[in-house]
Amino acid sequence: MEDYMVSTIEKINKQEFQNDLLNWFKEEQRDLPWRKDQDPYKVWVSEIMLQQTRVDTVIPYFNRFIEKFPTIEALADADEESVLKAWEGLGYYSRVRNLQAAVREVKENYNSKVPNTPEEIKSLKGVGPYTAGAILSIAYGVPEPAVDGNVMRVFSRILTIWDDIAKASSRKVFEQAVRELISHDNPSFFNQALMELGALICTPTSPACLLCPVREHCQAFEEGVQNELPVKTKKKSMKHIELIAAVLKDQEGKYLIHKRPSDGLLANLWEFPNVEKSQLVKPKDILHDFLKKDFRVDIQLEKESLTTIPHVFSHLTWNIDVYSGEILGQVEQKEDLKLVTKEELTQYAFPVSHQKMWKAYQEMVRA
DNA sequence: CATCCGTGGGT
DNA sequence: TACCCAAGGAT
Repeated sequence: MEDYMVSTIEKINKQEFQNDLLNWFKEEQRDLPWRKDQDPYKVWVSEIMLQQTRVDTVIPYFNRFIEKFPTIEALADADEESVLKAWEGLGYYSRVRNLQAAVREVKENYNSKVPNTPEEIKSLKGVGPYTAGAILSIAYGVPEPAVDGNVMRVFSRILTIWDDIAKASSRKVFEQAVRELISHDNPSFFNQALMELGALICTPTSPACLLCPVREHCQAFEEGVQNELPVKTKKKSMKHIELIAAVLKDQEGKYLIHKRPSDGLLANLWEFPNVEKSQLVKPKDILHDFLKKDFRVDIQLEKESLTTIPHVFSHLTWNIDVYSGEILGQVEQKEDLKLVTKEELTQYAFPVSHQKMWKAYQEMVRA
């Protein structure tokens, strides 16, 4: 632990801090679907969904997911296709592929019981230090830290910790602080309360210090520096990619879709055929050659693109010029290349960018 | 350790 | 508008 922190953490009256935090949480905690019981599987699913994702976004996904896959066994036995479909639109799709792989391991090697030791649970795919601590504390009452962005923000203020929370190495500083202050009577509520406080009171901008249950323990408030914390360095700017895509229909009215590779961006999701734009070659010629060379498909495109779809990811942006066209002759379908009806399209998981494309295409057709 | 990996909402 | 952000993990 950093030397300067030793002095700040000693200022905390541990018992009073725990009482103030826990009493506030018992009164003010939100009524969330994953708080109805402590089923380790449901806690697990909720924690994976909540990674980098807002509570309001997760709620409907969680309810649908648990209804469709209510148990470890149900998720382990499901087709990956249907699991990805249930995650469609939630983002960070490797989360759900790792979740299903981990659930299958729990079914095979742990008799379908989520393990309850740090070593075992951290060995599961997609379960890192935060999620391990969250499941252990919330589902099993084990006093392990669950340090997420909320906890780092809250503790950086309470203890005036000036480490850069954008650096991976900072997490252990906060874990150590949590280990010293966590309630051993109720680790579950302690960890959840820290996150709830970060979400409702100790917010990134304009924290509601006058409503804060632990204001009297907060050294940043005492010094008037709560708006200077946490320290977080900025990330670098994004990359821009220009794409050309085509919604292609065959003589039977079926649409051509392609399954993306099993790694990288939007892995294993379906898409309309698309290729990166070039400065040298005309868009329609690129598309025509791409469909022929990669998929052995002959096409006839409409003259002009229907629209351009802008789509912003966390680390890059796409601008997709969308064309429509017809397929000439036959298509050799494969695992990753299919012709499907408009109705069948709804069974496949698409990234939001391609959902936008499809919507724009349909509006053009209707007009 | 830095980068990759989605999306929608807030300011 | 252009950022910033949200219950992170894998590589």
